[in-house]
Amino acid sequence: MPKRVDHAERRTEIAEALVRVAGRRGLHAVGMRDVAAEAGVSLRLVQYYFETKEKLLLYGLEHLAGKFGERLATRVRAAGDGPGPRATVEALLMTALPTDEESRTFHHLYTSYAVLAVTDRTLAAQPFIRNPDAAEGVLAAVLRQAQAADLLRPGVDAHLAAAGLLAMSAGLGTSVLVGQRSPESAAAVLEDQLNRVFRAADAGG
Amino acid sequence: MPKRVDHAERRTEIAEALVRVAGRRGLHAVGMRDVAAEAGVSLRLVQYYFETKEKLLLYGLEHLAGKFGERLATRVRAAGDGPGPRATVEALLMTALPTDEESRTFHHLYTSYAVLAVTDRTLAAQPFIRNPDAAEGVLAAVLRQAQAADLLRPGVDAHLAAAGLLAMSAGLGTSVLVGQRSPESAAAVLEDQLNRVFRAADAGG
DNA sequence: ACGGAGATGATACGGATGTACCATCAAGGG
DNA sequence: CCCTTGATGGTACATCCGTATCATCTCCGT
Repeated sequence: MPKRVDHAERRTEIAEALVRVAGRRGLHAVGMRDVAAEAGVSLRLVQYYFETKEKLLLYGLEHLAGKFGERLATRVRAAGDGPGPRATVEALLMTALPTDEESRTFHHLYTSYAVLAVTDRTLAAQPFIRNPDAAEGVLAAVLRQAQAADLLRPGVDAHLAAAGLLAMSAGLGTSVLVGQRSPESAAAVLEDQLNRVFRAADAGG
Repeated sequence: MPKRVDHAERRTEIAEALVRVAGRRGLHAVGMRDVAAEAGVSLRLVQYYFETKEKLLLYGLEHLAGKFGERLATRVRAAGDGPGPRATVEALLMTALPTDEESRTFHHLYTSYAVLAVTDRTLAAQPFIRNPDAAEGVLAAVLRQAQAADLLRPGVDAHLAAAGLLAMSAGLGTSVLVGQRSPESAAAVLEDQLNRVFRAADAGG
């Protein structure tokens, strides 16, 4: 047998090249040749590891979602050791905002994929349903927990509030992405919303 | 002179053809030939009235935003004659949800344009900034008015609340668009949020 | 009525794109 | 040792897209 190569690793490298170049020039403008150049391999190689462009895009989306999920989980875990549920929720929502370049790219590409998914049923079957639903479940659980600790304002429905927060965060993210709103302003809107869901702080640091 | 044609009208027809076909197959998949076929004219004609594709897209965006603005204004005006500020706000936000085919198309294409605007500065200079800011202003004004009439919960910042509502509505719209959430569920989330902003109803019908 | 300008049609062109095909290289097992 | 098989490279091919070019038709002013 010849030189043995770790396919999974190679696919990851290429997928990350896709993400980089798509983040720079837009997903609509990226071709296999661009991905190959960005990854420093030949066009043939991209074909070799992903037979078709559709499969490349699919894998790229998966990879992107995975990376972001990790990032989010890390931040939430870090905040989880902290003051309380509100901090956790804040960490979750603020991380979802496109502040640095990495999260900007995520928002940009995720929105691009979402737009494609509207007309492409192969893409529509992908994690657009699963991931945000999972996030909503997690957030709702945290809110219910906070509710049990009497940290929420009366009459709050955890599930509805969670959905609302996530939707607001996503909407704000888009605004920030297109330059319509500053990250700080978006954070302020989110903060204001959290004040509508959580009781007024008393023992907070 | 030969047959004189109303250029503005013709441009509108072609722009609407663009919107239709892009709504069906996605903006990324639409070419000048598709627009021409949809409008029932020759490719040359599309070139004649819009010299370049970029100009066609620009005009299409303008037209789309204009149409939707009208639709929104109509619904809001209709609600304005009704019970009160909350009904107005509800009309505004519910209209922004992609319920029927027209608003679905609007959301789909507007998001597509937004994605393009991230990397295309010519597109970014377009009404992405102006329109939503205007909507935010209008909504904030209505909320301030409601606040003056003591219809809001205490401590509500009209401007922040307006921004939040709009962002939430946009986020929910995207969810509905990609099939992640039903229009009814989105409406419920919005309703819940309005209950957090407005006082509990008392004199409502 | 006729000339000219505006409106429209047909089609060519250069470039880019996704994919397919053919060749080559490298390593490990018989 | 060499032959198989996986990993590459190079490149051709068909297609599509936006744009440009050339030609034609139509109708109004004079």
